[in-house]
Amino acid sequence: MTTTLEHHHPASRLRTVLESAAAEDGTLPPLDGELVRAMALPDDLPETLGIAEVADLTGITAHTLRYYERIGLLAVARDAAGRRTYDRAALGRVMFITWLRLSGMPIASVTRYIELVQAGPHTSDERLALLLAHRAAVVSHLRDLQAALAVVDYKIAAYGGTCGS
Amino acid sequence: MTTTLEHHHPASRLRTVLESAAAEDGTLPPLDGELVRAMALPDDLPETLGIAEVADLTGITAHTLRYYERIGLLAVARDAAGRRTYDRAALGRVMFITWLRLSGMPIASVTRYIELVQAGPHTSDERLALLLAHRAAVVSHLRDLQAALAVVDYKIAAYGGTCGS
DNA sequence: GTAGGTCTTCGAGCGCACTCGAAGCCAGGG
DNA sequence: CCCTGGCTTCGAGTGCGCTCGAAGACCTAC
Repeated sequence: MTTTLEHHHPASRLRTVLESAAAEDGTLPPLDGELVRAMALPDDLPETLGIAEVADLTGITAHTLRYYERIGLLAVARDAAGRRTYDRAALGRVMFITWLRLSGMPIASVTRYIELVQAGPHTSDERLALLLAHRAAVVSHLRDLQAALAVVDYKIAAYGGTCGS
Repeated sequence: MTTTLEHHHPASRLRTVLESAAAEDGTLPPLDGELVRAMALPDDLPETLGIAEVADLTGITAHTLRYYERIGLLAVARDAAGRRTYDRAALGRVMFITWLRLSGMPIASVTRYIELVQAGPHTSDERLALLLAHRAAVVSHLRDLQAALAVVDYKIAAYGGTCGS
């Protein structure tokens, strides 16, 4: 019990590729690596981007991007004037973080993961374990949602009949 | 997932939903144990239950049940001593609320729905609209989750290779 | 009669994830 | 030269959904 649908908006940008590949009924075809790579990045990006551009691309507000950086979730380079400059790798990190957040991973866990990446390749076991554990949580959540959706559908179908609750 | 809605009362439907959902994948973290209890109602229920029994059956804590009542989400009868007594209908309401919450509906919307039910049958149009809107939100959330899962899976599969983020 | 457990109310506190606002710096245009 | 507009920092505020604790009522067992 703790699912909020309210911040969908970050997903919207990232999801455009998926939507173009989605079937009419809203079901999503199973994603393979190619599709994931396809939604990764447009090719005509400048070398570095400002915070507003990243915000625009990812759907994460500039405020939130700064917040992420403040809590140590994200390191970003600066230009001579002290402004944040996101290169391609940084943008990729933002997008990956967004996916993790979107899949319901708590910020603390995302931070942990990022720390492990920073720490070097010898942490790959723990990283993988973290991802696998999270995967199980996501699958479980998916299952809950599908069940709940079935209940809602049942209720919808029951309209016209009596509906005590 | 959606099909053949029998004209039985919700509890039996919930059980079948659980079974079909549980058959899909083996893993279930602790939160899902509570979910299971929420769905699998024993048939030999007493006429009325105390708050602890409802908490036990639904996985909602007594504290939260009282909270729900405080905010007007749930009306519950009392016995002579002032204790809450949940009859079968009340239990059904608790379970339905649980499903709505689980599907990510904000408490405010659940409250609105319950108010509409209370208001009488002439509100069924608005109720249905609310449910349909919520259904769309759930489907959208499901799609996000599936996409995010694919990204995570992609990352998992990429382990052993280089993983920049 | 008293100890223990379960219930009651009420209000306050917490954790998470933002979200906002104020005050100031800095580059470019008119 | 100054104005505008976007960036910076920092701290504080917001909203949601619980979650907890204190103080007291009441039933049951011993």
